[in-house]
This record gives sequence, structure tokens and C-alpha cells, in this order.
Amino acid sequence: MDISRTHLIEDLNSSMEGQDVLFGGWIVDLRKLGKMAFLTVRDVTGMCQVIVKGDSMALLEGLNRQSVVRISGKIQASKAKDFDFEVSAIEIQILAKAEYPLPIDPIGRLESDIDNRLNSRALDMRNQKTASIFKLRSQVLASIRETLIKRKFIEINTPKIIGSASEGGADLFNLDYFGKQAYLAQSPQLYKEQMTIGLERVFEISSFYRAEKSHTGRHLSEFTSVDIEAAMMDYTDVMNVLESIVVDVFKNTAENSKTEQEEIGHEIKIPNSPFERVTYTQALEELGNMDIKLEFGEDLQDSHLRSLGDKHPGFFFLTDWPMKLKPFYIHEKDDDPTLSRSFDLQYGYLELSSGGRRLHDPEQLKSRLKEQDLDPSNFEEHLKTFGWGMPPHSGWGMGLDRLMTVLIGIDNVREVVLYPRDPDRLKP
RNA sequence: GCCCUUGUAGUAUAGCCCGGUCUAGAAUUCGGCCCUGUCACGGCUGAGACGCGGGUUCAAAUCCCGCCGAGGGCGCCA
Repeated sequence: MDISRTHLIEDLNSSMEGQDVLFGGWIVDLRKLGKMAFLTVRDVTGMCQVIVKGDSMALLEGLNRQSVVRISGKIQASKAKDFDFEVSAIEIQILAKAEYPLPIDPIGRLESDIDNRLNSRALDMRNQKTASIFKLRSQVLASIRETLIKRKFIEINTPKIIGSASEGGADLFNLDYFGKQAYLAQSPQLYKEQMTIGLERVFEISSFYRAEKSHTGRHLSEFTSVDIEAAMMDYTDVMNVLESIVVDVFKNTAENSKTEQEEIGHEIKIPNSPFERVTYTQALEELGNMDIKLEFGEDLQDSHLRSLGDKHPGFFFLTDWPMKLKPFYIHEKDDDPTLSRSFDLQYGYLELSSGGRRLHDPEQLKSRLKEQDLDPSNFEEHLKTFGWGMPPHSGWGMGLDRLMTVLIGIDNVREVVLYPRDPDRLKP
């Protein structure tokens, strides 16, 4: 069966009047008016109207909505409201028939609820609102890569199957690895740090896994993280990298996704930069002024972040956290060793990223591990690399899915992930 | 782990609070008939649902209990 096409729908235009074209797509709408009929056909590039009349009416036999067709026809002027040309059908070939009933209505006139849409996610991609979200996500990924590569970062891929659950913190997923205990990686942290030895500036965009039974609109068991690590950069330097990535993402998508923004009903606004920088100590003061009393060294709970977010509604950095709240590899400040060279990037209350300067001296790392009740012998593979000339370095990890929710103005990460995994959802 | 909300045709909903009028309504989708410029086409017509189990009651979509499913929040989340 020949399935080739001469044109994508976006290639068709009114100046081609009289020309024969051959294109494909799925049937969005089918309106029969006695001895003539109108079809609207969509491919990924656009939508056009096809008209059938006279003897050609027999071509409609067996045709229904959402089925995939290949149409040959002639371009002609149209009297339609939304099209300045149309295709008069000569041949309609049904390539794949859509069954009835379909589990959701992909036209989007009646918006199906998220559970039904996720259960039928592939079909949901025919909904232009959903498709637009994932076209935007692709643009975002391209923009991030462009910004990082321009700054001499090299893209790497670290293992997701790891042998030791050494870092503490979030729970890991267990995995049987040929009879050995293995885990799914929760972060590329140790590997990306090691890579600064020879590649200096690295980044990874990949899925990571956390076995937390979180039920919120911003947590998933499998999420996409953008991670960077850079030699000879301090935490303020990588904050600047992060800021320019975010601003570039907003600039690029604001300019290059007019259609998508219309489909999702959200205008992307470029944030002001530089982003405000608030230290942990200042944050405690601000909270104190709102009658929320916290001792130095206490972690900021979600409710505290919501209060801070009310005061700083856009992007802002929360910097210089107490050392005791940070993981073992974070570097202290020179002037106050109780404070760390660390930061979170917030969007209002939402934490998008966290990062900082890392320790690069193996002896310091070992003593920090002991302070945090971790056993240095579990980190031998990692620590040995620090004896090979480990440059001072800094980095961060950012939740891509969360950035996407901010970009398109929604509050559930499930909307921006194709097949989300959470404690209650493992399929499809 | 805790709390709140919710489950009616394929989809999205009305009805539930206050039991009887529900033979469960309107929309859309789907089938049939009519229609040569529709554009959410229109007209006529037909098909299609109360998550499962138990209880209360003369009577349950409606009230109660259990189970299952879903949505959301808190906590957890180096």
C-alpha cells in the first residue's frame, strides 16, 4: 500500500489553486449535507477543509471521525469562514479506521477529565490543547540545550541503575539486578560531579526516580530533571547560568509558539531579570514580620514557602541556607561556616531547582559524611575520584516538569508529562 | 501515613442536600431518513447510564455502612 504524500497540510495554500495534491491525516469533522459533504482533516502541521460532491459522494463510504486517511484532490478557492482554500476530493483512502466508541473526545469540545485523558494519552494527543503542551515541552528542551551548549556544557548520560543507596534522603526504588540489590537513581549528583574532572562543564536531561508517597500536583515518582555541574564556577556563577536558561526558555517560547499559546489559552510572559535574591536569614526576618517565628537552622515548610511566595510572586533565589539543612557535598561559606554556598530557585512557593558549590577536598568530604552519620566506606568509588585532581565545582538540578507548569500556567505536573508515574498510577 | 471531595450513557453533565413527580432530563457522540456551501450545519427519528455489595424504608440515583475507582490537600520529598 502506498502511504506517501506530496504535501503536509501546512504546505498547502490558496496560490496552489488547480494543483493536484496528495496528503494525509486524521478526520476531525465530517459534515454531510445530502449530495455534498465537508471534511476537516488534520495532520501535525495543520488543518484543512476537504469538499466532496457529486459522483465522489461514494468516497465517504465507511468514513468516520478520527480515522486516518490519505486524500488526493485539487486545490480550489473556498467560501469557508476559516479557510481561504479547500481541497476537492478525487480519491479518499482509509488507512486506519477509528473504532467507536472512543474513550475520550479528542475534539476538545467537551473536555474529558484528566484520569480519562491519561488512560487514553495517545488519543489525547489529537486534542490540540494537549498536543500544544508537548510541542512547547519540546521547544523548552531545545532551548535549554541551546543555552547550555553555547556556554560550553557537554551533554552526558549517567546510569539510572545504581548499586548503592548511599545518599540518604528520599526513598529509592529497589530493583533485583541479577540477584543483587540495585536501585533506581534519584539524581545524577555523584556522577555529574565526577565528570567535571575531564569534561569540566556537563549537563544531563533525564528521568529520575523517588519512592515517596507524595500526593500533590507537583510530585511524581518518575520526573525529568535538568542537571548541570561546572568546574571553576562558584554557586553564584551557576545561578546566573540557571537564570539565563529560564529567561531564554520564556523568550524562545513566547516568540515561537503563538499557536500553542492560543490553544492552551495562556500567554507566556517573559520574566524580569535579574531574579531577586533573598538569603535564608532574610527569609526568616520576612517570615518574622508576618508573625511566623522560626529559629535559625529550621527548614522552611511548605506553608512558610507559601507565605514567602505571596511576598515574592515570581522567580526568586533563596540563598545561603544553613549547612545543617544541606547534603554532605555542599560547601560552606568562607565568612560563616554555619552557612552554605547554596540556593533554591523558587517560583512563588514552588521549588524549581536547588544547587550550590560542592566540596572538592576529599578529607573535608569524609568528615562531612561522618558528621551526617553516613559511612565513608559506602562512598569509596566516589571519593577516590576526588584524589585525582578534582576541580572546585558547582551545579544544580531543576525539575523540568515543574518549570513546564510555570511556563504554561497550570498547577498539575501530570498535564505536562506524557505518562505520569505517581504512587497510584503505573499504567498506561 | 492523615484529611477533604467525588463516582449517573462513549464523553461531559442535570437530578441527590429535602426519598415517591425518574418510565432518570438536556448536550455531544453513534445509527437511520431528509438536505448542494457547511463551518459547534440543520430537520425528523432511534439507541445508549445511576461503580460494586449490603442496610434502612411501603418506596433508594437520592439516606447509612463496607469495598473499589477517581480528584485534591497535608505530611514526606539530600
